Amino acid sequence: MFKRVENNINLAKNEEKTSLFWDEIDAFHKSVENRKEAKIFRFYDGPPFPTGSPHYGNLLAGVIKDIVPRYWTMRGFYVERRFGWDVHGLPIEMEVQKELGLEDPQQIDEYGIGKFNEACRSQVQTNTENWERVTRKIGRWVDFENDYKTMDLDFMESVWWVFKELWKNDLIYKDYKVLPYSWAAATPLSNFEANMDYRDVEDPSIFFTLKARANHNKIQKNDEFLIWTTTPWCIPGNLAIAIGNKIKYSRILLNKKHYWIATDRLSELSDHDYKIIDESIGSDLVGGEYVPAYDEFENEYLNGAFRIISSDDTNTESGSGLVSQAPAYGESDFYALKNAGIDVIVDPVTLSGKFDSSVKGLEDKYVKDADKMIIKQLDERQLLFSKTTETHSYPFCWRTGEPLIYKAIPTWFVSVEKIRERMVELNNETHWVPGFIGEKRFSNWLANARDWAISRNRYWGSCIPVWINKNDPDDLICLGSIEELETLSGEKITDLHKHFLDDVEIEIEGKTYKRTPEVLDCWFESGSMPYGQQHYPFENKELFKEGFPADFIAEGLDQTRGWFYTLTVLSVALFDSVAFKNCITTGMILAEDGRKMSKSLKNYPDPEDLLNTYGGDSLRAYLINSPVVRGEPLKFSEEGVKLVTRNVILPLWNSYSFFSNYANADEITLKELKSASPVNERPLMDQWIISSLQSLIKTVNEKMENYYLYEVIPPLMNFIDELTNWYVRSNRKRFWKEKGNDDIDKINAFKTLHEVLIDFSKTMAPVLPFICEEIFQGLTDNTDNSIHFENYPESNDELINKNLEKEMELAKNIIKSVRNIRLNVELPNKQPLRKLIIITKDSTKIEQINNVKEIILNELNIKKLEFDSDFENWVNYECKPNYPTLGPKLGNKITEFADYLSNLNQNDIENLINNKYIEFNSNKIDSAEIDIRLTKNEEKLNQDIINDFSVCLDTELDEELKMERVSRELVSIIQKQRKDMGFDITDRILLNISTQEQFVISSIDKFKEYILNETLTTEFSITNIKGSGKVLDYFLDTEIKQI
RNA sequence: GGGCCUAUAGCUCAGCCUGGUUAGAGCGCAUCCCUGAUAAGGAUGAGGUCGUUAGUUCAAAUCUAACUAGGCCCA
Repeated sequence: MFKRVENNINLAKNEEKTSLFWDEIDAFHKSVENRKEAKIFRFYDGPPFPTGSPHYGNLLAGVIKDIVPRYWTMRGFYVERRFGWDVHGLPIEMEVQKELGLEDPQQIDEYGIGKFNEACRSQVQTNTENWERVTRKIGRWVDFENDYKTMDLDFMESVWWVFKELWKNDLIYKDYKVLPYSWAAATPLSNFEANMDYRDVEDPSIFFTLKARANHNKIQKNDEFLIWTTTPWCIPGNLAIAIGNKIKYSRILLNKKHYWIATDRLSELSDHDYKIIDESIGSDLVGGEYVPAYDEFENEYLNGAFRIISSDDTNTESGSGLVSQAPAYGESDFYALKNAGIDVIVDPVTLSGKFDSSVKGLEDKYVKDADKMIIKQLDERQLLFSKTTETHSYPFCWRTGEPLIYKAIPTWFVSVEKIRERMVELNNETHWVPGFIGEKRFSNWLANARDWAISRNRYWGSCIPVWINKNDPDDLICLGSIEELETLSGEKITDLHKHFLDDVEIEIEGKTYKRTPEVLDCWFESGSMPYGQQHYPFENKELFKEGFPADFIAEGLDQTRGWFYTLTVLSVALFDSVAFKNCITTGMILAEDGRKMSKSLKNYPDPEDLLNTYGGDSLRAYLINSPVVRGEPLKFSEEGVKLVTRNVILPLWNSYSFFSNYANADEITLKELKSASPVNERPLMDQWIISSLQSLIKTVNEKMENYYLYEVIPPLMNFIDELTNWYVRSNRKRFWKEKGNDDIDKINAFKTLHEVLIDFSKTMAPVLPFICEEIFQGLTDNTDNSIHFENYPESNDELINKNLEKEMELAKNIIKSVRNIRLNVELPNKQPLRKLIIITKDSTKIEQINNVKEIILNELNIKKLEFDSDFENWVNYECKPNYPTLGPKLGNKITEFADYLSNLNQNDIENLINNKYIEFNSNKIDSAEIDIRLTKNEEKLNQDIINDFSVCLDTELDEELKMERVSRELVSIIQKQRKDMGFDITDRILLNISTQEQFVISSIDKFKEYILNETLTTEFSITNIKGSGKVLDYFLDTEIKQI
């Protein structure tokens, strides 16, 4: 016996029940372990930061990372799914800082790095709980116990190994990097942080001059270079002047002095009386030498400083076209000097933002306060040309509220530029979905990759495993394992976090080494995850090799510069290999209003609330059917989730509950279903739905194998529509039949629906894991076997009957068209009609239609079907060239030919059809290359054209038809009554009809058996009183009672 | 400033790769039908200068270029 289920379903509650069932039988682990001996399909989980609760973007990634592994598991692969956590880095540190009330690194130092880091560690644990709960609700199967965290000792040791491999390959170096720097917090900030607080401020805006040291091309000794700046405090760090190679410069005479300025910027001098003496292109100025404003670093002249260099960043939109270059305080300055081959940097500013003692008179001054002093000093040295102030937008430290400066910070780099060509090359081996992400976006990103700054001056992270000789900063030792450190330091190492390592010193040959203080960028760890999660190469060497590169990963578009990139850099550098073979990239999920989802705006529904209303399956289906799986943005809409529920989940459920209700009512058993006929002996409808399902399975496998998830839902929806609105609806009577009357037909119907529901559930199980499981459980008699242990269906070509699918399509078209005619002639489907005429000459079509004749007649409530081949009585022809095939052949003659065709008369066309060709400009044109269309030859309401044939409905009514109509109306109202009164579908009833209408009485007399059968009436009577209700134009009442 | 993506019905999107003369679907709206599986289902209708401009072509939503607007990422 089958479990009887309600048609009303509380999706979230049912899903929770299914989850409990999975817990009970340990379904997830078993589904994986069942395939232990099978071939490995390696999936890498991209590690999220466990801050707060997961948002829709995380859920989406989770859904995709569930669907694909479930699919490949069912396809017979061993698919390990370990959850990954990216637990290091700024987000966690910030959360903890906030909680502990620590504002900046100094306060962290005072609080104690050890205590701080331990606080970070426990914060991670708290946050992961939310994730587990929501992950369960979306039905993602992933291993939280055997997870990996980037703070695990094993993981961190592998990170060291990765670092050392790079080191050995000469891909690690140390250099300065100009970063946004908060002197108040004594820490560099990320660009992201620097963007958080821009304010409009008033700063000095000055023009100052630097004197030429010697003649150079058109430059004369003592000429003055006119330079504009809004940050005078950078002038002591000045080491060069940048010009634009292609910019034109003028040498002018003003107040008896000679100045250089960009010709386009002469407008700056409109208040002055000047004369242009000479002109030069920028490139000819390059190499010119000048006397610095401050002589403290004059020695650097010997190292190439105080020259004019060129920079692409120079423009003539403001200033003078000559730009002061202080490499310690500007990123573009830094690179401009590098490109000019000047490897010099001076930085008289301390980490607290004050000048050190190297610049006379500025000692201990905050840089911003020093501005005034510097302007005064320039004036004294006769280098100040003019001064005003200017309001502009300037970044501030979001925590301390003090202005940021840019400052060169010693930083560790990976030489990505050395391997970028190889990365681009290898990237072609990865299959990207959608393709443009990999072929365009990611490929471009790789081609323009810059060396990667991997160190952070922070606390909670993996440590850079480099120890520095206390007496010789160039003497470095890189370690790659705990063992190495233990051997060299003689200490037992149990943890690799900063607070455990900072005091661990190494002594070799009397030299003492101390660790460099920086930690690694947490992105470095994300890219190390293939090795870290396996503790490679310290353990699992074989396991790792079997599963590298990954078969599949999935993340959002933003990871092109994040995880996708870091994985690629490290795998190419270490193994000369891609890190993943298939990658699904998702777009951004926006709020319904098209803006970013924002907690403060509350412009999106809470994910957990939504899951509690519609369930995980609905959300899954909605997400993977959306543009987001094609890498485009999705405007998330709750209404959309509701629609998917309505169009996919509920109809599927209803088909199942239909089966379960009637199977129950009839006490059908699994054993009985075994007595069904072989498929090819079942009714056409059964063969057809099975064929459709097999075709669907074929399509879904193709799409899934290629990771085109977004092409799975549309054919699925189409099938659900065919199943519910076509197969079930038009076969209801077969399920409904009394036992003992054509039992095999009924068993066949049940068997077919049973088979289809099971196979369909298996097909959809990866996408809709909950509802498919429930249906599977309800339809089978096993107790501890999950649908997700099953093998995925593969299409059986023998069951696919394309002809039958075509015939059914034909039937559907005819039915649709005739229903439309009934609407026009106002004869509802309940009114039986004598005949339907099909007008066609095509013998194949006649045969096809004849095959599905019964279906058409039943569905349309028509007694018989006739064919008529006398076209002239019904239709006219119209001809047009078939453009796709004839266009290329006829070229520009096609317009002429179209004219020619439109002027043909009916006889000509008749001949064309019979001859199968036509002459045009001495060309023989095949009739297959001409589109012949039909039109009605007179306007008849009861006729319709369907492509190349026509249908006509006989609308004549006779007494008998009218009586039958009455009987149908009666059945309809009695059924409604049964339902309203809450009778069970199997309840037998007593029926009394009160009426004095003679026509009704005759109708009942004639169709009594039909009426009683349909309504399960076992006792029937007619009472001769006038009814108060009305059916059609007749007064009558029906009264029913349960027996 | 650069790279990539997007622009089609009131709304959400197919179609574009591979050009073909009637541009589709869902929601919403209007009218109607059906209902003993269905928080349903079905039918009909209104609703489009396919972002703009130019080009290629017998033929452009589709290919090319420029532009405009929006998004993501990077400077």
